Amino acid sequence: GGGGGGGGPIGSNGHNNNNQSSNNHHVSVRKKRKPYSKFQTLELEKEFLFNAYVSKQKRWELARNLNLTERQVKIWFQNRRMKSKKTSQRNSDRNK
Amino acid sequence: AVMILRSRFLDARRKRRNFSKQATEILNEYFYSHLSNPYPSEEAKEELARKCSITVSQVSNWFGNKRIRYKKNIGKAQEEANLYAAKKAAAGNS
DNA sequence: GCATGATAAATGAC
DNA sequence: GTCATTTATCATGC
Repeated sequence: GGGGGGGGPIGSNGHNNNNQSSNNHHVSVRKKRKPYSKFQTLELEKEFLFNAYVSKQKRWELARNLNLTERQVKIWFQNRRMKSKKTSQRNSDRNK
Repeated sequence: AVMILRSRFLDARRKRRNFSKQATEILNEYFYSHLSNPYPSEEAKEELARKCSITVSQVSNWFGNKRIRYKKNIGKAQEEANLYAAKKAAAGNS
């Protein structure tokens, strides 16, 4: 089962009472997604061919060699598995 | 070998085609009718997909794009698109 | 030239 | 771990 969203869900018509501007504790310094380079993506794809699931050791090596954090590598494999599943479902639906 | 080449070209399934005007109308009606909670359930998505002759994933994509792009336009012409709400009100009245 | 649908990073619920 | 999602970016349509 899946869960909710990541940032600010749309609740009642665009009125968000965030204490964000007046509260400087540790407001979510969320993201700014940046696309990975061709080299990074290619190396990750190469590893995904061997294993859809990467060990901690491998994850550390990839992170180091590709200048990514271990968290980024972990997330990449998660997203990649979801993509793989979606693709296989498409091929499955293609028989009519 | 062929599969690899094909998969790279099939990744250009970003070749999108606009939805029919009728489909967009149905999606917009649902969206503006549920502005307080524009998150259709899996069941609702399947029904919308069936009515619009698109896939469930396409419905999810549409709502994802719609939500964030609506949020970015609050105060602009997006308010004008609330004519869907007025349209609905007019439909339930006579 | 933006509008729009699909995808790629990143988060959070469970 | 999965998975719906947010957000930025991509690629196309017109």
